[in-house]
Amino acid sequence: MSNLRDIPAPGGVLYKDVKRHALQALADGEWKPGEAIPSEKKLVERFGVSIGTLRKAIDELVAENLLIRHQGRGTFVATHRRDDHFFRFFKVAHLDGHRGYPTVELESFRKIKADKSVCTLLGLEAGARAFQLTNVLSLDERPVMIDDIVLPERLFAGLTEAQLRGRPNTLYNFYQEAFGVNVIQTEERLRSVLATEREQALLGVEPGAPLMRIHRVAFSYHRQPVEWRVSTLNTEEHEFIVSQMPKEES
Amino acid sequence: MSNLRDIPAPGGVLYKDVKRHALQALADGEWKPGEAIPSEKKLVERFGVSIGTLRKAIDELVAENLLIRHQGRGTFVATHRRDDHFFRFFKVAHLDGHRGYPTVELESFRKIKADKSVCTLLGLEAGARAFQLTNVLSLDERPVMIDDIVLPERLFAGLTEAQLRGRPNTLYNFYQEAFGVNVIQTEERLRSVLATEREQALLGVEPGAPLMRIHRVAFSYHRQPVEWRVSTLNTEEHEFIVSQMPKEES
DNA sequence: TTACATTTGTTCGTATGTATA
DNA sequence: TTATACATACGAACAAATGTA
Repeated sequence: MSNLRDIPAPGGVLYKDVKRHALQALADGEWKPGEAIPSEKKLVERFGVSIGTLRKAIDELVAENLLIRHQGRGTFVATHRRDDHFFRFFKVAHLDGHRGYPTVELESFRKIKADKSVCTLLGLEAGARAFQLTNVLSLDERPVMIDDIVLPERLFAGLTEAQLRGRPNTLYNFYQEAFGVNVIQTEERLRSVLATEREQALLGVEPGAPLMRIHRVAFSYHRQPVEWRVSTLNTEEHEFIVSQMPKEES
Repeated sequence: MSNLRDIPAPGGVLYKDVKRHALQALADGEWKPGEAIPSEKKLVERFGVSIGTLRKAIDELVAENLLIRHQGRGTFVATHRRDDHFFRFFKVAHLDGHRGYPTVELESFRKIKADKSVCTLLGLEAGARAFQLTNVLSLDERPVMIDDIVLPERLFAGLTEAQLRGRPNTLYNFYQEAFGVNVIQTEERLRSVLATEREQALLGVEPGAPLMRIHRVAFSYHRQPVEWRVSTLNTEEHEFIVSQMPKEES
C-alpha cells in the first residue's frame, strides 16, 4: 500500500484524497456495514497522513451518515437496521405525530424488462432486465402505503420471492446483507393524485380519494442509482414528514 | 469580555461553549445577515481559545448553514437572498425538472387572534394577536400554490400590507431585514386533499382535483417558532422535491 | 502589474481526556 | 487495571484566495 503522498492529489487536497480512498473501501466492500473500520492509528499509517488530516476526511463521511463513530469502541460502517437509519428513509407518521414501524406484506414479485423511462432513471441499458415487486405497508393493522419497486437484475442477481418474504429486517438492510448494495441517499418527488381502482382495493379507500404519489430514486456510493420506487400513500390518517436538520440544536 | 476558560463549561466541552456564544451573537443580532463576523484571529482573542477550537465551533455553524466561509474574504452570516438559500425552502419544481423563481401576489392581509392550535404550534399564549396573510405563487404565469401564513404580532410588530407588497426580495429575506427574524429551519408535514371552492378559484382547478397540503413551522435560533404556514400546491404540472444531501458527492 | 496585508484552508503534530472492553 | 480508540484542545507552518495600495 503506497502513501497517498506519493501520488499528488488531483485537486491538490490531501484529505479529499483520503476521503476518496475511504469511500472506495466502502464501495468495494472492504469495509462492510456493521463492522468497524481500522482504527485512526492504522489508517494514519496506511494513508501516510497526519491524524488531523485523517480525521477531517472521516469527519465528512460521518457527517454524510456513511460512518458512525463510537468513542472508545471504534468507527463503524452505518447499517439500515431498525432504529439506526430507518426513519431517515421512512418518513410516514400518524397525524398525531406518532411514528411506528410498518408491517410489510409482499403483494407481488416478478421479473420484467425495465421500460425506457426507468432505464434512464436507473442508468441501465435499454431493455435491461429487472425485478418488480410490490409491498403493502400497514400501520396499526391498516394498509397505508403501496410500494412499487424496481431493482436492476445486474445488482440483485438471483433475488427470489422467498428471500423477500423471509427477510427479518428492513428492505434496505436486506439489500446490504444479501447483495452488498448500500443505499446512502434518496431523491423524492411528490405529487397528489386520485386513487386508481387498484389503489382503492389495496388501501381500502373510496373512489376519488386523494393519495400522495412519491417517486424515489435510491443511490449507493458514487451516486449509483440502485432502486426505483413509486410509493402511494393514503394521507387520511397519516402524513409525510420533511424536516431539515434532524440533529443538532441551534 | 471574559475568556470562556474563566467559567468552566456546563458540558465541559469548550468548543460547544464557543458555539453557544457565537449562536447568541447571531440571535442577539450582534452579527447580522450578510455581514462578516470578526476574523478567526479576533475571535480567538475574544473567546480566549485556540484557533483549532474556534474553528471546530464555527465549522458546525457552517455545516448548519448559519454561516458561510469565503477564503480570503471572511466568514459571513447567511442570508435568504435569491440564489443563496432560496431553494432550500422553496421545494417546488416543474415536472420536467426545471426550477424557477415564483412570482408572488399578496391576496389578503389582516390581523387576527391566533386560534388555539396555532398558538400551540408557535408557542404563543392563548389568544395572542397575529398577522394572517395569503400569497398566491405563480410559475410560468400560472398560479401554482397558495401560501396561508400566520406571523406572531410580537415578532413582527408594525407589519403592513404595503411593506409586503413592496418587498423586493424573498419573504424570509424580508423577515430578516425588516424584523431581524432569521428563519434557519423548517418542519413540514404533507398530505393529499381535494380542492376546496376557494382553492378551485385561486388555482384554477376543477372540483375534486387532488392538491398537496403542506403544513410548515419555521424556526429561528434556539428553535424558536416564528411562522406558521399552510401551503396548497397544484401538482398537475409541478412536484414537491425532497432530496437528502444537496451538497457533497459520495 | 506588482507587492503586500488580511483572511480562510490545509497539514502537521503533541498532549491530555473520556469511553469501552 | 490496562490497553485501545476516539474526543478535545493546543498551536505552528505554510498555502490559497481576496482586496487594496
